[in-house]
Amino acid sequence: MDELAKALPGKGPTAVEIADWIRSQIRAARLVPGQRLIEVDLIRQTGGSRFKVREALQRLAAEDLVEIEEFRGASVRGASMEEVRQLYRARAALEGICAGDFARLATPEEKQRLREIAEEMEDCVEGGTRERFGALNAQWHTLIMRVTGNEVIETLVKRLNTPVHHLLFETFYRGDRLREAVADHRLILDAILAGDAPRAEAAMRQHIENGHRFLSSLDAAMHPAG
Amino acid sequence: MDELAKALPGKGPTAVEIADWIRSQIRAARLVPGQRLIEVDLIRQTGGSRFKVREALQRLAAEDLVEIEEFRGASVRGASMEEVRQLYRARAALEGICAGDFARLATPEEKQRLREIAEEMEDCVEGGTRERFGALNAQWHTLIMRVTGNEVIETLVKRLNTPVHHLLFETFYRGDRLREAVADHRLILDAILAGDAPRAEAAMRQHIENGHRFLSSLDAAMHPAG
DNA sequence: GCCGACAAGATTGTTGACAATTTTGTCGGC
DNA sequence: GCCGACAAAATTGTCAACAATCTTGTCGGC
Repeated sequence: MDELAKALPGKGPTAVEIADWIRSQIRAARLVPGQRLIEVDLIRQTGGSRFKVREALQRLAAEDLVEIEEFRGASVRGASMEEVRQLYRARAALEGICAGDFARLATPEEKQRLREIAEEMEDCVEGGTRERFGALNAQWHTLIMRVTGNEVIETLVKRLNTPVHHLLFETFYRGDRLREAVADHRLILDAILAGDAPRAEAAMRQHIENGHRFLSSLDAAMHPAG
Repeated sequence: MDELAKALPGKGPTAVEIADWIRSQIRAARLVPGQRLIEVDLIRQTGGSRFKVREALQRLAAEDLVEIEEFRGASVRGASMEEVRQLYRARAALEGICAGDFARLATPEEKQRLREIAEEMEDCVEGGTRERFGALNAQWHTLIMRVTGNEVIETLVKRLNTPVHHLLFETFYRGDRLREAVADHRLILDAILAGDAPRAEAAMRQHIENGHRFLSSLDAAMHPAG
């Protein structure tokens, strides 16, 4: 069904491909924090050899996405709310500086493209699906990071996002939060179109802080006494 | 000599320990970019089994510190000047935000500690060794990142620094650059003591940009024709 | 002397089997 | 019914041997 059925004739999937597959499963919340990753199951699901599966798990452990305990194997590592706070703070710093660079350096065509995506997202608030909104949102943030050609930051942000990605689709993209995000985007876009780098940076940071605050409030609602 | 002679009785070093050892060798420039990491040599030097050595290499590959090619094994990955630029840009964003947080949130005692380290560094410019200066510099930057308890950022910055760490000791901590760094630190400290978060952040970014500029000029001098 | 083909050696990739440990299931005592 | 001890199963850790590939050295032709 959802196996990584590599149609490649002779060879099975490589360790990197297996790691990507596991990562995607985590992002899609088909693997949840705390869940143990049994090697045999992964071998069946991916078609890789045990050796490659173990290599893949080592890579994911280096990313702090899974935890490996002696004789207990790998399990999906969940981020505490404190860690989520730190993740978002780092994202605010990184994406903030990119937003400033974008305002300073982007061509008119790139700015126009950013506006187009933003407008499509606005339409999406009422009529569209959450999946569509999420995809557009990812495009929007990625475009801003790409303009200065900084793949390092892009990679870091993607990695920072992985542990909370499933939360976004489960709880994030709904109701008022969508409208709030769209409003944030408009503020950022205005600053960018005006070529005002500091304001663009501040608005981006605020946007990401808002996202974190929303997530925190949801968590507080779910664990009221704890 | 410099082997990882684990005195632990029965067990050899774990994969994480081997990875740490290799990382330290890279930081100390005993392993240089492009150099191939032969498994047998690593086994001899670390005392680990081949299996664990391979696990360690996978972890380092996940960190983008080494490159693994099919049937050619692992080799130390060197960062291009373009990548170094991106690394420093990311550092500027992350450490900048920490400097601002420090100015806002640090206790008087922590600020005092920061001043003490800065003063010791100033003494070190004339009389001290480069090693001492480097150690103090690391303490100084770490202290600023630690105050908000953001281990995520601290880990990221450390990782970003690894590929250029050896350059610092070979070329960086000498002559005018030391004086320049000390002057930068003073500007940052002044802003922090004044509780001026935006100025502290801007000064920190400038400090890191200066470091990058110096590194670039050295590189340009070494590769004049390009 | 230079160049390509070939062989020998070195190095990495893969597999399977076995050991160590944890987890699960069962049974008897209370 | 609950709890501990014990055994069986499941799972992971480790190792050694072999296969696949790359690298190096050598030889012959020109």
